[in-house]
Amino acid sequence: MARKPAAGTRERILDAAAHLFDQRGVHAVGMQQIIDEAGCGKQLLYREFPGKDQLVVAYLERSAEAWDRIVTGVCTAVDAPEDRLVELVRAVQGMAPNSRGCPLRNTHAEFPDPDHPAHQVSLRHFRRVREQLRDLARRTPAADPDRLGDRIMLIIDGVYVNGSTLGSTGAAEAAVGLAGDVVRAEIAAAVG
Amino acid sequence: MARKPAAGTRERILDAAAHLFDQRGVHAVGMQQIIDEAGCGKQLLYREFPGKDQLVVAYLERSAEAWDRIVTGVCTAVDAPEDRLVELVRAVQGMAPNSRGCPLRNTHAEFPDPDHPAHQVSLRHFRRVREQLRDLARRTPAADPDRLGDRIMLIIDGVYVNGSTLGSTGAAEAAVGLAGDVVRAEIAAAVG
DNA sequence: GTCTATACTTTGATAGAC
DNA sequence: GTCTATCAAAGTATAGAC
Repeated sequence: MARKPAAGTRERILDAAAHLFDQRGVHAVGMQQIIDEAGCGKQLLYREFPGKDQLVVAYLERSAEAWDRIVTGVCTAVDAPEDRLVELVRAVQGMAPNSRGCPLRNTHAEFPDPDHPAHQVSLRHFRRVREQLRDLARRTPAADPDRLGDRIMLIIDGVYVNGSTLGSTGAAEAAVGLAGDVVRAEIAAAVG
Repeated sequence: MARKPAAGTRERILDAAAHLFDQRGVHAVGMQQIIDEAGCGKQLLYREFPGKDQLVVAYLERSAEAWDRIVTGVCTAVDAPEDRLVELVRAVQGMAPNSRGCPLRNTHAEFPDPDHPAHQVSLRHFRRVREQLRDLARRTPAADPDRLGDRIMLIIDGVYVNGSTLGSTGAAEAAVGLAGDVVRAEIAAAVG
């Protein structure tokens, strides 16, 4: 375990792969293109990643980490749990229009085989996000926190999908308002 | 135009293709598998569909027609425009858990190249659905019908994506309630 | 010795011919 | 309905640069 050929090699390859995957999808990108983009040799790539599957899994895990960074960013910027949920929707609504959609969702659609590692990793991510959002909702005085968390997840998925395909319509902007309405309604249901 | 080898040939091939595409995704299904499933010769398939691209396009158009059938079904079953919107959400929420998600959305994710016909056909469908829902919303006394239509579309996409991956959670069921809340809120905004 | 660049092998899919 | 040409992509091995 003492040998590390070059410190940032793995990250550089992953950068190149992620860029291409985000842009054109996984199936459409060949290993050679990633090698060209990374400016490395074939040997090095296959030393870091035994196969394309492992590379895709690493890409998904990195995308999941990017999501976590958004969550922690929102949580440090905003204190009130009910505001955090709305801000998460706002964050996604801001990125969606210039993206091709959620990397995890897109890759999940590209690998429908339940036995494929990419399918499993993305599915695990979805479950984890659901728990994240439910946890956040539990810190609000909502009548049914789980339902609130799930509704926010539904809105986030809807905004991501819609924004990335239909672009920044007035509709996508209204999603933040929708999330606010949903949060208020759940809290009002607890009080009333 | 006089020769039609067998009346239902095209439909039978399309049935087989749609079944396999829905189940395993487009990329994962080879032409040979479709031929086997349809029980026809290769010649016949390539006479009806010059290539896989055309077959995929036909599959997408048929999926879009299936959506239209759902819309007209709801519209004949329910008269009030505001109820129609909610019932559409309920219809999707009912199909999502046992599906692999929206065929149009999945195929769209499988063909990120904007020049690919499959990409264009699915994108056109999304725009058309947006107009459908806005038209429906315009028949309600909503304050901002376009926004209402777009919000319903957002909920539909969210329910479809969530239900197909996470299964039938209490969350997916709550989507119908969410849609109802959204419709009522928009109408209340017009009155108030 | 470690990395790059290239040639080769194998696999699987489209598409056409018979 | 089988058989074949063609092509693209995943890996593997090998030759060569610093």
